[in-house]
Amino acid sequence: MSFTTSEENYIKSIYHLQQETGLVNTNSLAAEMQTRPASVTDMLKKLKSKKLLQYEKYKGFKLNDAGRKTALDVIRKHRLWEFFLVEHLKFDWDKVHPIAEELEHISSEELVQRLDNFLGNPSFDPHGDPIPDRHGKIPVIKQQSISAIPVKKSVTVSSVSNQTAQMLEMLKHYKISLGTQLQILRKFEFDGSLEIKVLKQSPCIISEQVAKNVFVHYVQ
Amino acid sequence: MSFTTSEENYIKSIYHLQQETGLVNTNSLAAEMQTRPASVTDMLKKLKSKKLLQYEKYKGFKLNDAGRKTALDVIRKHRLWEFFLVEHLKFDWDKVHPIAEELEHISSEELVQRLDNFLGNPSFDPHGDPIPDRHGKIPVIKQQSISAIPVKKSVTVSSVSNQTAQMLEMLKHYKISLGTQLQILRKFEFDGSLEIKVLKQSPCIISEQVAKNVFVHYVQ
DNA sequence: TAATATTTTTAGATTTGTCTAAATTTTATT
DNA sequence: AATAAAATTTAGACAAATCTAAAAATATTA
Repeated sequence: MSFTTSEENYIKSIYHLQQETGLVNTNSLAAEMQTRPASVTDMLKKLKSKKLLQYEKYKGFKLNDAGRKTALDVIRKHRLWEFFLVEHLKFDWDKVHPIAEELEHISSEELVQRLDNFLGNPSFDPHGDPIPDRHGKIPVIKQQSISAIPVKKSVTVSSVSNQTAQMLEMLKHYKISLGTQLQILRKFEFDGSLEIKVLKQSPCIISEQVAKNVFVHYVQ
Repeated sequence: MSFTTSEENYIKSIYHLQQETGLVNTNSLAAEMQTRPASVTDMLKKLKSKKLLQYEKYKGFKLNDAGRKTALDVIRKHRLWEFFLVEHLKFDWDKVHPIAEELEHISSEELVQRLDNFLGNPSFDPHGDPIPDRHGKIPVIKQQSISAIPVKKSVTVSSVSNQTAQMLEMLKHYKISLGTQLQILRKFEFDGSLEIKVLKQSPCIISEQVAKNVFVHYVQ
């Protein structure tokens, strides 16, 4: 079974939304896809007829096993290409997303498998997001939001849950990227902001909002 | 100016056809694109309105400067990706064409430039075809069809002008690929076939039709 | 619970790229 | 030069993916 670029994009968005909410509704998918609710309804019918979706009119929807596998295939390709772009072509990690959005729709299975091997079968992409394997299995790592880490412990940044351009730009400013080591110097109760020390940088303050979206693990 | 995948494919085909015939006609483009003459006419109008084409109804057509530059951009991407697939992902050279057909439509300029640098700015793709540089300049190499080479001279295969799957499969059988060294042992006047000796292989006979499409240069 | 607001779907239109069948133009042939 | 053949274009249709506007269903609230 093969899918159009548009179908794959819908499937991927549904996957991400249902990770958070279980059932997905028309308006939120329309917002995510930057399209109109009527267009979403049209595509839902199509995806249902292709047996990728559990969908009852007016009742919300979610991917079934086949849909989830399809989503994970696309996500796998996206993250492998991001890895390639950053590690081999030396792109900044905050520039690769739109290019990977195109590359993820290239269809050759063999290409993906060879790319995976060429890259050394990485488990995480440059944003710290896990790369599903060819069977759709997702690696897990024990990680916590930086806001949950006690003062003085050294941690390594392992992922960022909000990946808007605005957020990535902000992190770039703070010189925080994947693999960056830092520790928390002080927590301000007033607004939840944190004073942190990024390795080789002067101390700085990040807002609670930023902190909540930066995930870390303890330094091994 | 940006183009759809379909537009780019038409432009590329027109480019290749006009290399041989100067002016291109509707039927031959339809044959090349595996589509109907009526569809070609529709697209010609579109390409003309986008100022990529010299085209008069019923009189044939060819690309103008802008069209040629667009074609060379797509060809450049195609050949760079083929180089990547063969040199880094270790694909057989006769398997990469359909994948490069997809990759050539990825739009990022920066991607192409970084890929070019990553690959070491190659001048020829794995089929021996020249890779245009970012300004559309095409490298040249002194090469001749193997049928024009005298007996006993050692030559290196530098390109193949007929790149159908059938031809590439045939060359694979003969263990002839880009860079292969060989010499002509004997020429049969009867049908123009050649007895050749491929380095490390036993002598074999290739038809005139094959010979005409294999281009070589003298060993340095 | 009845009225109102929100969400979702339907109906019908639009764009892109394709098609078939028919009409037109050009080319070849008698 | 007239006719036949071939090439090309036009006219009108269709599928995919989108849209707007209106209708229908569901949810909220007074």
